[in-house]
Amino acid sequence: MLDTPPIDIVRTQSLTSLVQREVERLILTGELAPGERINEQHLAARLRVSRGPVREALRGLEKARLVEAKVNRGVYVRELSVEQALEISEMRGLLTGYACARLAASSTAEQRARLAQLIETMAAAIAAGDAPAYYEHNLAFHDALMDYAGNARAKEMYDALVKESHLSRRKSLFSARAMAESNAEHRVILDAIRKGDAAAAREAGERHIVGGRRRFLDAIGMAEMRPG
Amino acid sequence: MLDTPPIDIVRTQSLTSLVQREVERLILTGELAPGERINEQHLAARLRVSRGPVREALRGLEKARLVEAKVNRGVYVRELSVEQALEISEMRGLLTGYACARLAASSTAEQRARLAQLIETMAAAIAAGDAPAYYEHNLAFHDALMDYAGNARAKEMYDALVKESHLSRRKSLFSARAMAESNAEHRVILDAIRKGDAAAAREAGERHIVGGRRRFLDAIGMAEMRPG
DNA sequence: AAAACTCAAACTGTCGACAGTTTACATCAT
DNA sequence: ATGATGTAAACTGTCGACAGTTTGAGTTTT
Repeated sequence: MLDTPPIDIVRTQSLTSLVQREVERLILTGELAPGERINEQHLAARLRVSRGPVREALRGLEKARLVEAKVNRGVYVRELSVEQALEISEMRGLLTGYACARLAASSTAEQRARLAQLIETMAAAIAAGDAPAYYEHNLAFHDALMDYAGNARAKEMYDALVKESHLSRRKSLFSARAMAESNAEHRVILDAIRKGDAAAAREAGERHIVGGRRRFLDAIGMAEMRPG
Repeated sequence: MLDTPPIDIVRTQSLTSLVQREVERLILTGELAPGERINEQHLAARLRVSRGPVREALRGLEKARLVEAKVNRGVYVRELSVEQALEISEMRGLLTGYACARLAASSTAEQRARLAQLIETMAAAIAAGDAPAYYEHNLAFHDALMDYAGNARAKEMYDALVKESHLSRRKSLFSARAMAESNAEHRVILDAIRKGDAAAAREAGERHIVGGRRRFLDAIGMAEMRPG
C-alpha cells in the first residue's frame, strides 16, 4: 500500500474515525483505485493501528458506498458502472434543482452576491485556461447552492453523492468550451434565483446537471448514451 | 435489553451483518426507542456474539443515521427533531415526485395495473377501517413507485429515508379522513402517469408527500408549522 | 440540605491471538 | 505445455483481555 504518515493517537476522537477519514482521502484522491483490494493487515500496519479500528472504518465506508465487502474475500474500492454514474448524476441534478427552487423562493442578498462572485471567479479561471481552478470553484458554487437552500439533509445527501461520483474512473477534464457552457448555465441559475422564479430555477438547476452529464459523455466518447 | 433469540453462526454471512439487521429491526419496530442507549456488552451477550461484530454493526448503523455514537460515551438510538423529520419528508417528496415523472414518461401496462390494484386494496382497507392494512399497502404503493422508476440509486435513497423516518417518535396513526385524502392523491398520481403528463405526475407526487406532512402535523397538533 | 469530592464499578476503545476460509504456488498427471 | 490436485501461506472473521474514560454511589464539606 502507499506511503501515508501513520496516525497518532488522539484521545478526543476514535482511531476508527481517523482511519475512516484517511481511507476516504486515499479513495477520493485516487491513491486507492476503484476495484483495488484493501488489505486490512497492511492498512493497519501502515497506520500503526490494530485491525479492529480498520474493520470498523471499512464498515462505515461500505455504508457510504465507497467500498464493497465480499465475505471472507476482503474489501474492495467500489467500481462504478457508467449506468451507476448516470444514476448518481441524475440524483445530483434532482437535488440541485431542488436547492435552486428553494433559493428562488427565499435567499439573502449576500447569498446571491456570493454566488455571483463565484461565477466571476470561474469566468476568470476559464479565461486563464485554468481547469483545476474552475473545478475547485465549481465545487464551491454547488456547495454554496446546497448550503443556502437550508435543508441540511439535502446537503448531506448531495455531499455523499459527490464523493461517490469520484469513484468514476473517468476524470472529468473539461475543455474550455465545456467550462464556458457550464458557467453560462450557472448564470441562468442565478438569474432565475434573482427573479424569484422557482420553476425556472429548478429547471435550470436540473438542466445544468444534465448538461454536465452530456459534457461528461462527450468527453469519454459515449455520446450515444445521451439521455433520450 | 430485550428478549430476542440469539443469532446462530452462519458461514455464508458475517455476524456483523446479522447483528446489524437485528439491531435495525429493534430500532424500526421501536423495541429500541429513540434516545435509548445501546450497551455493547449487553447486546453482545444477548446475541451470543463478541463485541467486535457488534461494534462493526453499530458503525454501519451510524452511517445509516439510525444511531449516534458519542466518543467514550456509547451509542444511542438517534432522536429526530421535528425539523429533521420535515427535512426527511421533503426529500421523500422530492424523490417521489421524480419517480412519478419518470413513470409518466415511461411505464408498462402491468406496472400501472399493479399501482391501480394497490390503490383499490387501500380503498378497501379504508372502508374496513383497517388502518394497519392501509399503512402496509401504502408502503407497498410507494415502494412500487420507486421500483418502477428504474433508478436503483433513487430507490435506495428513498428506502434509507423511510427507515430514518421511523425514528420519529410520533407514530403516524391516520384517521379515516386522512387515509381517504391520501388515497385520493394516489389516484391523482396514477391518473397523471396514465396520461403521460410528467410535470403533473411530479407535482402530484410532491404534493402527496407535502399533504402527508400536513396530515402528520395536524395529527400531532402542530398545524402552525405547516409549510408556508 | 446542597454542593464538592472520592473511589469503585461499568463501559468503551484498542489490541493481539486463534480458527476457518481463500489464495497462490508447487507438484503431478495428461 | 496444459490442466488438475494438493498443500502452505495469507487473509478474514471472531474472540477474550487490558487500558483508559465515564458514571454513579457514597462520603465529606460548606
